[in-house]
Amino acid sequence: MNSNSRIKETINLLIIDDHKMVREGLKIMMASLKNSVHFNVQEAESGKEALTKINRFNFDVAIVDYQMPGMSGVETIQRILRLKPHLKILALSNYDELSYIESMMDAGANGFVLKNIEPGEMLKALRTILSNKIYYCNDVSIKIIEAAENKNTQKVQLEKILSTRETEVLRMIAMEMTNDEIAQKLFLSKRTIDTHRQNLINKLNVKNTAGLVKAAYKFNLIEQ
Amino acid sequence: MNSNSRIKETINLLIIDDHKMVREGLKIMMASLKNSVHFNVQEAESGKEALTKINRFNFDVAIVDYQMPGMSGVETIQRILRLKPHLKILALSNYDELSYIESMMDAGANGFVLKNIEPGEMLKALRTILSNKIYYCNDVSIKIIEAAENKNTQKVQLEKILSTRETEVLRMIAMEMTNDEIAQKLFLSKRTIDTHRQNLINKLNVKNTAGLVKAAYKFNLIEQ
DNA sequence: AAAAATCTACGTCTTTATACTTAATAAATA
DNA sequence: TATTTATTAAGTATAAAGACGTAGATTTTT
Repeated sequence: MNSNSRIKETINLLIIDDHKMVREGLKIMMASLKNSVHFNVQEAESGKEALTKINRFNFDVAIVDYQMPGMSGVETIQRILRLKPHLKILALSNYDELSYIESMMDAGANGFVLKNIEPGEMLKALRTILSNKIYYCNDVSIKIIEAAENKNTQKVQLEKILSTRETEVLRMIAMEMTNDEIAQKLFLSKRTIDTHRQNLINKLNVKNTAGLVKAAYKFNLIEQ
Repeated sequence: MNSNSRIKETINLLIIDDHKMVREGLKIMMASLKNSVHFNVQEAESGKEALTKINRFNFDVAIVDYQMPGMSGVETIQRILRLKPHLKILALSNYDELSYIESMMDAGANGFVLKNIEPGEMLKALRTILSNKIYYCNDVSIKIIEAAENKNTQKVQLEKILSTRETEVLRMIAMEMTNDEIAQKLFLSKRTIDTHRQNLINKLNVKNTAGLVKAAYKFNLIEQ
């Protein structure tokens, strides 16, 4: 049914947004694409109404707004997917807030676009998620990449916590070296490395080697 | 000088591409944006010519093609930045190959766009990188996100290597627990955990606890 | 110049981890 | 059914790590 409708380029779509203006805008957008695809559009102004319609009709995609009174976008997605696990979901939002993106995608959305989206991109987004891929509009994907990169930029703080030598020793511990091996490599006494290791455990507030290695990851002393 | 020209919305641009057609296309694109920005455009058909022009004139941005005979796009970027470390660089390519993206960005590019870019997005890209941010066109950023997600999908292999119990113990080791603590939590003998730990070291081909924790990361048993 | 931090190192003791072997029982697989 | 794998457990050692404290020499900061 789903695949048939896609071959005929018919998309059964449910728009879920509490603002009538947004729903109307989206319907006009879909109508403007009628040369490429035929849309069967229905709308719901709340998560509750959406669930009723989803029980009654067969949709290919649901466009779900993030901000809704009552049942939130996140909860709406979760409950939709409990009813129809294979229904594709495109999250819609005014803002490219990372927390919005993460919560909607974690809830099970297949894509996330902003409301300033153009018709051509909307079509691309819908086709992408219908072919089992993820779609983000550009501002959103740049936000995600930035966030991923920032995660790896907290190593600056490392230098405030650990001394150069301690950092060096920590890196070698994470390379599976024993204190003896580290001492030999650095031409130092094994007891010196003992001390460094102890200080590392205290400074980083961990319990043992496992904690040290996790800290080494956090501070990006280990690649990958 | 750079900032002045930006306030006046004048962008001094160098286009580096071996194909005359591409250079002409870009110049037409810049001309079409003359209502928004005034461009001073120069062009170079090789990395060598680019370096000469960069030595002679002051540019704000260089658009650098990936595929060029002789000096490659990557090498061109590296040598440009050795001369002018603060010059912004927009990488240009026909394909959104991850290896292309990575090599150009590693070389020092501030953004990466495909040749099918529209004038409006080109302006956005240039303004973004001129304000010290990174810009990727959408296909490119989706590629990057996909690659990052695939990195975290190799955990399937874990189940082929380790048993359920071993996986459980490994996770607890990575949580900084000792064998004694693990044993108590699982209502098992400490000697059983000793054995599991030894088997983990052998199966995962690591040397000690540090290696086990790294393996736990590789298999995504640890969040972050 | 004085104070603080870093790097070095040792003593002593306890706890944990690592190495290698054996082995019973249950469960899964061939 | 026979064989392999998983899970459990112990014996016996040695190696390594972890927890205290102390302390001189050097470097950095105030």
